[in-house]
Amino acid sequence: MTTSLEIATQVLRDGLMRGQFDANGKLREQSLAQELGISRTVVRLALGEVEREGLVVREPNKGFRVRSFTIEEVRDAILVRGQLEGMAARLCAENGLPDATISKCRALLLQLETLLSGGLDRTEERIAWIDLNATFHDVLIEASGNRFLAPTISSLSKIPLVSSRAIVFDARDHELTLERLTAAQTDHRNIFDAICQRQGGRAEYLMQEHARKSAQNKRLGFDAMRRDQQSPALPGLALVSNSA
Amino acid sequence: MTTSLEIATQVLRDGLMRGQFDANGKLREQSLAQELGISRTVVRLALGEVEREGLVVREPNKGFRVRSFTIEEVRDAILVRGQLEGMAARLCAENGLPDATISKCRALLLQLETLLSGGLDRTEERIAWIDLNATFHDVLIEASGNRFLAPTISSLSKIPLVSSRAIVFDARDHELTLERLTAAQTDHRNIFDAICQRQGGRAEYLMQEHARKSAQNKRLGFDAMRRDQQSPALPGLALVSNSA
DNA sequence: AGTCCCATTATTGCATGCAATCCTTCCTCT
DNA sequence: AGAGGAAGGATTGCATGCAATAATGGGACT
Repeated sequence: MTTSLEIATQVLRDGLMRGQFDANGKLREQSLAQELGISRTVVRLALGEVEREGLVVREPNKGFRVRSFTIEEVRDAILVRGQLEGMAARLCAENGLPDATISKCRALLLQLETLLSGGLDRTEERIAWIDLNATFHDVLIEASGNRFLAPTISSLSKIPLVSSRAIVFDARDHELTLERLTAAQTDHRNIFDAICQRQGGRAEYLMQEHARKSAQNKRLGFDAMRRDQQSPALPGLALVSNSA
Repeated sequence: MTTSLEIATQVLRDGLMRGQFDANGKLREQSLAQELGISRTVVRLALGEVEREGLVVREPNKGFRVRSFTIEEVRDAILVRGQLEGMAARLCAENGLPDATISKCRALLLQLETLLSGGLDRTEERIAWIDLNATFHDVLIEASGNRFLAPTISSLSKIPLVSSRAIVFDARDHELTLERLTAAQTDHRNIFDAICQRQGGRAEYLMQEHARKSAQNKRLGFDAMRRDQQSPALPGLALVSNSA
């Protein structure tokens, strides 16, 4: 993260993920350059980056526009992620996990459980839960042994709400959130169990189901949001912690 | 394809896919700019594009290097593609295909069969077979209804030998090639049958198996190539038709 | 001879400037 | 009044130039 380009790209990405630009709005290179204190050349390079990630679209000779995602698109992307994470889980089961990975998973599951039973009242605890959860997923993807699962899933995760880090904490109904996270935790346990018992099909299916629930939760969160405050499409609902 | 950037990107991409740059070699912006008759600025933008596609890697302050892929990486990518195409086939089965799509698939399968039974002696016939085959795959991906399958698979297909268009015609053993393509055609038939009968799991499994065979064929082709002419890694083996 | 260091060259990173294209606004004509 | 079009301004596309960093080569010292 030392070059201007990398910084500019990250700033743009963050802003887009958080919905700080109006949906479908034009992105003028000049003004972005001024805001960021850099030249148009670098802005242009950075826009190319986020274009490839799908956050903006380029119209030749007309510049870049913010891309917005419908809840259906978010759902589609989450299901694709689930399919790939399911593959990862299946491969873990088929190939078997090394002892170090098994220990690592056990530790992660334990920490997740401890945090959850604590009630997750403080923001730091929620962030910690998100981090641990994402790490659990990443460990399995890594342990699958397939070198293209991680980059492909990571590419999908650049879309708002698709990452396994994008967890909706419903401020109005904390009980409901806890219920969902408890279900997620059960999923984790079962997935890990299936992997340890070398049940590839079961591991794959459970992981897909895990993703389906996530997609469903996001739809419900989205619906609730629309009911309450007439929010538009959604470039980034991003309720909690979206970086990485 | 009207702007310099688009042209430059395509030229770079083609060159990389065909292995016209030495594996792991440095790509100097100046010389590329001269060769293409454009400015370094555009070259830099184009290199950014192909970097995101995974064909080159960037080392900060040190420029870009050609990325080469081992046969194992190619295999991994093909299996990921298979997992995603399997998902597409499953969704087709679950949701059912519209009549127009069914007719389209039938026509494609028939044309593929006709070409194959003709022996595929002429190059044009082989290219036609490749096109029809790719179209069949694309139709199912499109018909799946999931808006993120196509872009994700397309992104993987930018890697040499991973695309469903990258078919190895073994010049030494034409019979073997025909045998493999016949097996592929049987797969197509069975996949389509499974979809029509709404057998999602079967369709998914058959499609994955179809990809596994493809990966296996590429490994065999690669091994044969190494035996014969001591070729290095493989940035682009690309024996026949790799564009798109 | 081998190694370390410094100077020179080559290359990248970034900013600026100019031409081409698009968008806006206002005027004209029906 | 509305539609069409032209002129001006705004914005993008591309090229060039300069500063910063890395690669290279030669010389001195061990």
